[in-house]
Amino acid sequence: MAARKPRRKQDIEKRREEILKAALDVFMEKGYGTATMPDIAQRAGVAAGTLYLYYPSKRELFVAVVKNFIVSASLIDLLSEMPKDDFPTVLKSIVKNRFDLVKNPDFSRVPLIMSEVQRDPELKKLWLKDFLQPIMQRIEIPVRMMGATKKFREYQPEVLVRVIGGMFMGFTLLRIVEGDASPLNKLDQDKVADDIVNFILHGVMNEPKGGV
Amino acid sequence: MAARKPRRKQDIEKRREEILKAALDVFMEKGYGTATMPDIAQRAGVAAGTLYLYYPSKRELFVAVVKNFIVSASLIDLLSEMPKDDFPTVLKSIVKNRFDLVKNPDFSRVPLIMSEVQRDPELKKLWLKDFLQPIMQRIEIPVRMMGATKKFREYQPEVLVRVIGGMFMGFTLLRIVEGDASPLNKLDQDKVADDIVNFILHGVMNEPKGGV
Amino acid sequence: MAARKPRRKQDIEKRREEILKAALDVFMEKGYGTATMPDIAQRAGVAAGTLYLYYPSKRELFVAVVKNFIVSASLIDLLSEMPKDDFPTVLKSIVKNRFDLVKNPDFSRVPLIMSEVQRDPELKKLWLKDFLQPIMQRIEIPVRMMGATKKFREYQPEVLVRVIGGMFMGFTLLRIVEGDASPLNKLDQDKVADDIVNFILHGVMNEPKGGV
Amino acid sequence: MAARKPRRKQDIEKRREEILKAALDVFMEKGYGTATMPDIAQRAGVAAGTLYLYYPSKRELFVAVVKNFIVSASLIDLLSEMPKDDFPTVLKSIVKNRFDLVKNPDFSRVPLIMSEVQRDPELKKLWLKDFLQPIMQRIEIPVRMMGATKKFREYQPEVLVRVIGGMFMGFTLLRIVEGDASPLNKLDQDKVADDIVNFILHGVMNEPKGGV
DNA sequence: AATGAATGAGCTTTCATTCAT
DNA sequence: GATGAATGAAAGCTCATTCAT
Repeated sequence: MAARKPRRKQDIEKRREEILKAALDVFMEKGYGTATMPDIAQRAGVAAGTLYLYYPSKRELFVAVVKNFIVSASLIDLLSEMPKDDFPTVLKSIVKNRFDLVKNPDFSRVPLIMSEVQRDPELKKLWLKDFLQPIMQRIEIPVRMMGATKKFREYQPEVLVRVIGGMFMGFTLLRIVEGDASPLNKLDQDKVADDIVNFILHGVMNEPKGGV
Repeated sequence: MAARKPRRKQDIEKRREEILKAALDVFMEKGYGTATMPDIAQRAGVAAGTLYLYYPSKRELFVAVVKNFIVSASLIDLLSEMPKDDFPTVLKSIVKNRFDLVKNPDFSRVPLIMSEVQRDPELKKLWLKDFLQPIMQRIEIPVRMMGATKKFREYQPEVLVRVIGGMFMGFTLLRIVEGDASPLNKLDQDKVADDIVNFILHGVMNEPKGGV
Repeated sequence: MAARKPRRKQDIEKRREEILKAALDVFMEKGYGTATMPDIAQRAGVAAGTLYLYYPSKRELFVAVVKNFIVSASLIDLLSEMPKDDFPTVLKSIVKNRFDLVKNPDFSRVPLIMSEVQRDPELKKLWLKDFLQPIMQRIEIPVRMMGATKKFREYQPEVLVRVIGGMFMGFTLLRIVEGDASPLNKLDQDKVADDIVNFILHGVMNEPKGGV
Repeated sequence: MAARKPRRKQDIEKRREEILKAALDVFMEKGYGTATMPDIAQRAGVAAGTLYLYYPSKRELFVAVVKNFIVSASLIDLLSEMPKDDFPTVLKSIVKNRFDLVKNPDFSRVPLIMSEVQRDPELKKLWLKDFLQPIMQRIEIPVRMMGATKKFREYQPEVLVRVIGGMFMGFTLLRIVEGDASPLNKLDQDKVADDIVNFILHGVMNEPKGGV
């Protein structure tokens, strides 16, 4: 009812972030069209009118949310410190230690936000350029390095990047959608990771001793 | 004040379908919350009020759209005639001949509709049970058969199903999102398919033991 | 669903009455603005469109209902056979035998319909002229006859008519509104009638022995 | 898009009342079903949306109107200061000085609002309990006192209360309905009051000299 | 800067009315 | 004559946005 928290300059940025976070939550939860500014205001703990001091419209707020999501989503970091070890070791490390993407609050939001993004040409372009392509590029580095070695089969890098990237994406999507109903929940997660790693390394075929 | 298109009894079912189709289009295009009944009516070529002769509310119309999508999506058919050939041959056939999912108007809608579905508990359950699980089960059949043969590596079937299924899903999702910007468009599609098939069969590693 | 009851000329009048009766019911139950043509059609057992074969609009149907109510309401009959007995006897007879107005389905509807009537100048005039005034006039006859006799006190007939008429009206209204909650329900109805008659005849004062 | 009349905190209650008053007027004038929120808004001098800041729905607004009417209707006050004089004097005073109920804007609304109230079980109960019964009880006090005196005839109090109360109610109703057409308008209002008082005191019969 | 009452466009929904069957 | 699908104006209501406080 009364004015809350008069702020120093620094605090204003903080409030901007609170609003952004609240907006992300609400947009994810309800979808762009169903989310309301009062919803968001309440979640952010401010009055509805206050939102307009920070963002000129619902649309702009949404755009800001998506942009912020793109830059802040920690997905890229997941792949950031690709160590210098040999590929199987690195892969195992990634899958075992960081492939808890389902629990990563950012990642699990991707499918919810993505469909809204697809509907806005500007956001769609942004999403592709600043989110998807960076991830692809990050994957492309080791993939290309692999291509230079006899140890690995020869694939067109553009394809391999998308096959492996898509695999992670789709696998995670499935876990999200299946949720508690997923039979994966009952398995030893270490063995799940082993299977994933082995599939990437060797595929489904048992190589006959002594060559194809 | 005026009546325009009264119909014969037989046409009523047809009109119901027209509305359903128009609604699918609009819901996909704008999202549930942003789509409006006048939008849908116009697309269906009827008056707004007419929608309510067929579906009691916007919500119910959406539910009907999703249910209809689930049963009519031809995705399952993509895998229907799993021939009795050996697995690599079958796989190649599927990927080459039917893996045009991106162009399948149903499939390319999945990511758009899915996020809305996730927000409705009833639809979420339905989606899982009547859409996703049937697809998974279809994939599971050959996967389990493979598991019984020495020719294939041993994986936990639940994992393998989701890894391969997710791969297709994620790969397709990427193509949709990348759209015209995808570098895959410039490649020979046959070779793309070959790479996918080979990746599934053999993974990335070149088997060292005495052979190519 | 299919055409019902094709009719001979005579039956058409019957259907007109069915519709009128259904409309009366629904208008009373819901009020003019809240009642709907589909409501009425369903109650009458006909299709909505059929109503318009008999009455050109909802308004006209309502007017017809009110007019029909006015002429058919049996209220006037309650006072019809005013016998030639002396007044107290006649009054007792009326109150005891016919003052079950509460249970008279027409009378108990009066207050519900009256307010709607008040809102339509044409109906208001009609109601006054064809309903209320005839009742008043019927009461006025014995009242004026009384005025000619020494046995009765001298009142201005216009006043007396309205006092007695209003008394019946208001008393009945109260019974309707109080419904089951009325303490009158627990009393001997014969004694209730006696009290009413005595009140009309003698008022509340006990005449001092030996005259005024 | 524009804001017109923001208010100081103190004015908010005032506005609530303005809306309530406008709503009463419109509901009376048109009936619940026919009255519209835009109607009411216009009458109150606010935008339609503003109504919903004060009352969550048309129904709730109507309920508030009725409740407010019940508590604010000054009918009870009409009977409030029952002086200690003897009954005939008191009665004369009431009828002559305060029986201008027709011109009492509250009372003349009773019949219009009552029928709508009858259709809502909750309001019906409220109306009975908080409006009608208090009035009855107020009348019951002198009536019971009368019963204890030899000066008055013995009636069952429940009956007498309703006969007299109903008489006032019905008489007034008639005046409202007859409006300008009432012949009472041409009479000396003092003499009208005299007749009413005398009727209540002595009824229609001329008591024979020398007792009952 | 922050508030939240006010606005009114536009949404979902209803329903009086029409008319091809 | 009867039907009921179709219409579209208009209702109740929501909510993005504004602005006096």
